[in-house]
Amino acid sequence: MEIGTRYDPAVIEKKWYRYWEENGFFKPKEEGKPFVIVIPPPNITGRIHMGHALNITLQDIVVRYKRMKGFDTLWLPGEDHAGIATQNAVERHLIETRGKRKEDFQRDEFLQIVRDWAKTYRKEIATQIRSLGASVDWTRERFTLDEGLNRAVRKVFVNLFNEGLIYKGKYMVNWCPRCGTVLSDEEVEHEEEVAKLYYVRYPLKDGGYIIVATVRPETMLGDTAVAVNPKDSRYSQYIGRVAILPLVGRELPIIADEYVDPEFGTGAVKITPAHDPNDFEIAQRHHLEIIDIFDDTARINENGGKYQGMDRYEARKSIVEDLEREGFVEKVEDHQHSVGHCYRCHSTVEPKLSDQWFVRMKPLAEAAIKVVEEGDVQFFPQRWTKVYLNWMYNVRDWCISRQLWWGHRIPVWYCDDCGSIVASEEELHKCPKCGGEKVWQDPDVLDTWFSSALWPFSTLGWPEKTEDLKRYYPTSLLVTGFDIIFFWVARMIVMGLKFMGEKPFSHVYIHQLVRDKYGRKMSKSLGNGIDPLDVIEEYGADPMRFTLAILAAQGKDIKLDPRFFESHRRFANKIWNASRFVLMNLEGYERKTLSGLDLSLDDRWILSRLQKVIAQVSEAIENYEFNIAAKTVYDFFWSELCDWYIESSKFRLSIKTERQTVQNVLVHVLEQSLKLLHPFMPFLSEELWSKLPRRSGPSITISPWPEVVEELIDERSEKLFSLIMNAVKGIRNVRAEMDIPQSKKVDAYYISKDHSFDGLLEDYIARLGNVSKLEAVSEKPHRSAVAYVDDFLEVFVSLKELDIEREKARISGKLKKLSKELEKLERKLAAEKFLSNAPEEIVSEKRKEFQELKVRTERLERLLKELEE
RNA sequence: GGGUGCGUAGCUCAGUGGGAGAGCGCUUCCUUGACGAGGAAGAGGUCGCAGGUUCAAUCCCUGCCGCACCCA
Repeated sequence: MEIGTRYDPAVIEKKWYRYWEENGFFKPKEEGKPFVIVIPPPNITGRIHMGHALNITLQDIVVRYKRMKGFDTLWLPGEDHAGIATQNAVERHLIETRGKRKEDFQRDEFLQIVRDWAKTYRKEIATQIRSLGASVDWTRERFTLDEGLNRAVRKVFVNLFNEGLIYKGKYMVNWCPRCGTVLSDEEVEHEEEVAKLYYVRYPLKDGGYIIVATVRPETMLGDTAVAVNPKDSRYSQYIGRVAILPLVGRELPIIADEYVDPEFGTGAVKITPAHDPNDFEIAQRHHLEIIDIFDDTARINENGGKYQGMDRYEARKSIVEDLEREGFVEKVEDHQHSVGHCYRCHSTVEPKLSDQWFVRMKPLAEAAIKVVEEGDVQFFPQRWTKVYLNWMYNVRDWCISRQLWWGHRIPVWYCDDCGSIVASEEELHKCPKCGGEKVWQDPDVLDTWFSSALWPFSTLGWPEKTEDLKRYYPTSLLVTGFDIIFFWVARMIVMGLKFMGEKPFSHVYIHQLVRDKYGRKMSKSLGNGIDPLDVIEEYGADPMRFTLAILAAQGKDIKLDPRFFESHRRFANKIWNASRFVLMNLEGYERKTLSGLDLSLDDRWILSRLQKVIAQVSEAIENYEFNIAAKTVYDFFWSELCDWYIESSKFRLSIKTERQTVQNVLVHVLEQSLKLLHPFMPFLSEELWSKLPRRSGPSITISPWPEVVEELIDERSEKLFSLIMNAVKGIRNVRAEMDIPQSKKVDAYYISKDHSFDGLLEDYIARLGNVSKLEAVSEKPHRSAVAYVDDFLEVFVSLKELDIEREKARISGKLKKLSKELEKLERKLAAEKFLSNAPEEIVSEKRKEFQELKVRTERLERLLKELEE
């Protein structure tokens, strides 16, 4: 068998994905119990990032595990059209490449350009997902804007509209002046900013003035009142009087409203109903005039007089200058407050009064609350349940219209003849009410998340009654980040319950946020992102996946230090070379059943350990404890299989009578280990598995997951072998501290209390400790150093010339450590309270421990004393 | 203002009501035939601080300090 000494990911990762895909291994087998995941569709705006890599890796681990477990496994892939983000990206691209703006194109022309872009990027994203090794079924790939999904969107909209759960109305919304569209509340990110608080004098019509405090003096152009708190005695004589708006001259009533916080500023505030949500509400209560002073790009409009045409920041500067010049500014203070930003372009969001479409959420939320409260949908880790419920309890109506071109067009038509508004799944050319032909479709599109909310069933064919829908809905698991619990998870639950009558998934695993090694969010602006595609190129997809898995401790963010990739590339190399060792030693191999073999102690030990590892890894994956699963395989493979069993096997392979047994155990343990590794390192495990003799089936991907064989669990062998390992470590310690090279054979002696194990001890300790002759004695020979001591076994290494001082120092050092522990135990066992309160089990365990330590201490003390004589 | 999470070795991180762990880094040694991307042996921590609960606390509770995030 030709196999290189080094693991080279580039070579093996290329060939296997195609093999898997071409052979349809990722397609569900359509029999047995289904296990289904729909992928959180990545945006088509560019490359996948480390968050995607983590998200996809964790899903793939579960999916590959379930597939091997025999489930009818479907992992459905796709991409998201990402309305605002994609339109922004294409607009940017057009300006850079053609110097043209969106407005230079017809709507249809522009959409064609975006469709071409989407095609290219969908393909690119798919390639990137493949490079991660994701075992998704590409034959079922979907796009949030494809025809089938559009049908689903139209049907949902029309149904909700007809039920009165979707309505249109003029409300205060979040407007992004850069993107030129309204945003939902969730799409606004609040940040603390330090601003100026301006105290401005508003003269009173009948003399004197009132001082109002504001952080946005430019909005005064739209002021229509001044308000104070009715309980604020300072201002009671002002209520009902009239103020004159500086620079403008408009008369403003002074009103009283509970909303006004007497503690803020002077206790008197200006009211700008068109540009502040609270002011809008006050205006409703007091029937105030509403004056909009901004256009859609947040420039002052015709209502702003001489300031018309200025953007909001220029206007602020100019108005403050004018106010100061005319003596209206009382003072200016620093003031910290929260400012909303667009989650796509980060511009400051402008509160704006606008006619938009909304989903009435309250009635829809009821079922979505119940299903989580009752545990029908479960969050992992559990604490996210509270986050979800909190949001759902206080849910507000969802603004779903967007002033964009790229997206699902709102399926609503307006009739100019009779004025009716009709929602329809089909294109309308005539008014269904009056038959008039002057009908036109709403120009806006829907929030991208509206179509995403339907993803778990629209991808399976809904509203058609497909076989897939019948078989694979509801899905089993959703894996995603906490940042889209509100955007996506919550809305999927709402829509799934509403239109399928059933939850969209049973489990929601909320994974970590990937941060840089300093704990900062990875972002383009910080330039601290680690590109998963670069990592794959440098280290391989398998080591990257393994790294992400082993760091994915539940409930903690991942601080990613690239050194981890290096560590796990080494692990991959270790796996490679261990397999290489096995494959190089297969001459004369014949497959036998384990029960037909004459197993030795090390065989029984590794097989017993393997059973426990199988159980632990399986359980950890079932519980989404990816870090525990990965760590368990890692430790078993490296510290037990490689460090001990393979080392132990080397000698035995040369013994004719043992060779077959060892070969069979090696092949068995390796094969099982590769299977345990497969969900984490699919490429490497497939490559090595394919080289193993007499493997069953065409691919590890569809091979059965290891099952625990109870009969192979052997506590006694585990205990005995661990004694041997400790004795060998003792011998190695003597070597190291007495400057005896590892390669040099030494003589050694032992004293054992139970001679029935003598043969085993002699064999294993001699071989693993590189001892030429291990001889049973009844007393410590002169000129020997103590390697291991307990109440069952003592081991000594023979030294031609014993450096007495050095040996004394060694023993003293060990005694020092022992005495610390011994003291602790002694104190514990002397405490009456401990003896009477602690469980019996613990007490006897401590007693035993104490005895053991005591024996070792006394023995070492005696040995030390002998040296001194 | 309300809420959540985190402070463990020099660094990056696991973990647990009863013996403090890993990787990297560091020290010493080893080119023995799977692997020097390796092997062996070591050094290194008052588990943020202060109380409380408990026979027993790094772990549970309270407060404080520091960091991060979410919501209003």
